[in-house]
Amino acid sequence: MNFTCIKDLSSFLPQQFPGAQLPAGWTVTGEKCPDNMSGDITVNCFRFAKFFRQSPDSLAQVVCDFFNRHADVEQAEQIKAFVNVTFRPGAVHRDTVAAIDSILKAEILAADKRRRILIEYSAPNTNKPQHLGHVRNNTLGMSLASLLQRVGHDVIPINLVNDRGIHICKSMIAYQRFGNGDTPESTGIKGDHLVGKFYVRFNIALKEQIDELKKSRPELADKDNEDLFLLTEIGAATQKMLQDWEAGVPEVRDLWKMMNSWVFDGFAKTYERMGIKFDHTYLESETYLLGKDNILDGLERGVFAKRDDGAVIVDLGKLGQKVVLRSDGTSVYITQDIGTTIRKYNDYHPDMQIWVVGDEQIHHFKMLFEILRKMGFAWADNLYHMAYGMVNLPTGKMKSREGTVVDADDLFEEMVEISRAATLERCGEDVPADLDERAEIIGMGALKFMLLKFNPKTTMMFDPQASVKFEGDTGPYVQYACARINSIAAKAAEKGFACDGEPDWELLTAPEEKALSIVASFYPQALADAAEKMDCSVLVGYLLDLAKAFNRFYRECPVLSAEDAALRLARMQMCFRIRDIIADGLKTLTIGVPQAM
RNA sequence: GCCCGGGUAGCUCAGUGGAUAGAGCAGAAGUUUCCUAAACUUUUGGUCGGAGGUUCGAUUCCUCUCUCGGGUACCA
Repeated sequence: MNFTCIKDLSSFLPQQFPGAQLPAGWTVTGEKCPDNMSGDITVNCFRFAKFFRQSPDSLAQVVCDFFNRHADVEQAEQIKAFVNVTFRPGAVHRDTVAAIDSILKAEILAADKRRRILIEYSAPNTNKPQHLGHVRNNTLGMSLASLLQRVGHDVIPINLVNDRGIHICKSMIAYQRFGNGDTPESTGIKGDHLVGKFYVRFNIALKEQIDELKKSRPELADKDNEDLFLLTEIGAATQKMLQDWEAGVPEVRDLWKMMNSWVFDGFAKTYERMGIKFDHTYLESETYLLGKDNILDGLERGVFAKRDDGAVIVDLGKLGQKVVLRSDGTSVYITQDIGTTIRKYNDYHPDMQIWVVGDEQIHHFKMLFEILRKMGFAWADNLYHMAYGMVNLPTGKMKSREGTVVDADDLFEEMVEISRAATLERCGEDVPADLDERAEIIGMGALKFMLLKFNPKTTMMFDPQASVKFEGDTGPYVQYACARINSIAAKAAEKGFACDGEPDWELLTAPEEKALSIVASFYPQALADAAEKMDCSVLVGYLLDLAKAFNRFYRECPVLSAEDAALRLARMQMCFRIRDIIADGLKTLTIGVPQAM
C-alpha cells in the first residue's frame, strides 16, 4: 500500500498531536473497505487512537476532515471510529499500477530482517512411493522456501532421505523371496512403485505368519501384532538383515544399493514433475550414527544423566523425561536428530532452521529444541517446526496398509489428463502445439493451489470429485485471468494496436478499474503477511481476490473495443500490470502460467 | 489421566477484541451476434458446539463443559 494520502496522514497525525507515543516505524494502514460500505479503503481508528490519547470516534473525525481536504480524495465519511475513503480514480492508479515497481519491486523485508534459512522438507522413506501426504509436504515446503526467498531471505532447501532401517529391510526381504529378479527395466514399473509392491508383499506374508502363530499358540491370541513381529520367521529374518546391513555384509549392502537406486530414480521423476530442487540431500545411512558423541559429551558436562538401568536420560520439565541413549548404548530416533541438526548447522551456519513435518511430531520437535538449548547451542532458539495437518479422504484416513492412499504419480497424471481433455474441448479443431506443456502447467498448478489454499495447520479433506473441477477458487481460475490477458495482447498485435507507452491513467474512471487497482495495492502486504506467518494460504487468498477483481473489470471494461485509442492503451497497460502481479504471485507459490487456456 | 489442535452456511474452508460474520462448491434465477462462459450477475442458506465471566463492545480473551482428531516409547 503506497497511497500518497495515507502517507500524508501518517505524517500529519503526529504533528497534530505532538505528545503521541508511537511504536517505531509506525504508519497508518488502510484496510479493505467492506463490500456493504461505500469507499475504496477504510481507516480503522480503533487501531491507533490510544497512541494519540484520543477517543477513537473523535480521532476519526480528525482523520475524516484531513481526507476531505486532501486533493486525492473524492469523499471521506466517518462512521463511529471508521473512516471510509473514496479516492479520485486518477490518484489510485498513479499510486498503484502506474507505479508498478513500487508494488512488484517493493522491498518486502528491510535488510536487517533478512536471514539465512535452512529449510528441510519431503524427507521420504525409500520403501514405498510417495502419496498425497508427501505431496502436501512437498508443496508446502517448496512454496514456503520460495516465499521466504521472495521476501528477501537467503533460503537453502534440503532433503533428508530415510534410506535405511527396518522398513527398508522389509521390502528387501520380500524382494529376496518373491522378487523373481524383477527390475524396473524388466517390468516397466517406476522404481519406487516396484519397491513399494514388495513392501506391501512383505506385510501380507507377515500377516499370514502372525495368523499361523496365533493359531498354534493360543496364549498369544490377545497380543498386538506388532509385539509378535520378532516371533515370526519373516520378522526375525528382517531383524537379522538390519543387523547384517549395519555390519556391512556385502550381499545385503548390494541388494540395498540396488533397490534404493530404483527408488531414487523414481523420486527424481516425482520431484522433477513438481519442480522441486534441493541444494543438498542428506542420507540417513550417512547420518544415523551422528549424535551419540554429542550425547556422551553432554553426559560428561552434566546436561544428561545416567539412569540405574544404564539409559542416558534428560529431564525436560513439563515436556517430561526423555531417553536419549538406550541402556545398551544404541541410539534412539532423537539421538540422530540431535546429531543431524548439529551437522546441518555446521554445514551451513544458518540463522534459522525450519522443518516441514506433520503435526503428529510437534511434541518430538519441542523436545529436540529443548535438548539442544540445554546442550548450550545459542542457535537452538532459532529452530522452527512448521507443523502441518494430515490429509484425509471422504472415506476417512489414508492408510498405506489398507491401500487407501492416493498415489502421488497417479494423482499428477489424473490432474494433467483432465487439464488436457478440458483444453482440447475448448480449442476445437485448432489443437495447440504446446498442448502437453499447457496441460502440465494447469494440472499441476491446480493441485498445488488446492493444497496451498488451506492454512497449513488445518487437517484438510481431499475430495477427489471436487479436486478435478477447475471452477471457483482454484488455480486455473487465477491462471485463466493471465490467459485472458495474453489473448488480448495477441489480438492487439494482430490488429496492430499500440501496446507500449505510458498511458493517461486518468481515463480509467470505471468502478471496476479503480477496484482492481485498489486490490493490486495490497500485494506487497500479502507477501509480507504470508512470509511473516509462514502461511502461503494468505497469498493464495490474495491472488483469488485479485483475479476476481480482474474478471469483473474484464466483463465491464472492453479493452480492444474501447471507445478510443487512449482508453484502449490505458486498459491494455492495466491488464499487463495485473498479469505481472498474478504471475509473480503464482511463481512465488511455484505455480506456472500457461500461455493460453 | 495429562498435553496440544479443531468444532463458523447442506459440504469444504476463511476470518477477527470493533461497523449488518465471509468465500468456493452444492441449490434457485439469469448473462454469449461483444477481447476465451475454466467467466460474470442476482439469490436461498448461520443461536460462529454449549454455559458462565472480563469488556463500552466477545465468534475472537478467560473458566467450565460436550465432542472430534493428534500426542503422551529404550518406534520412526
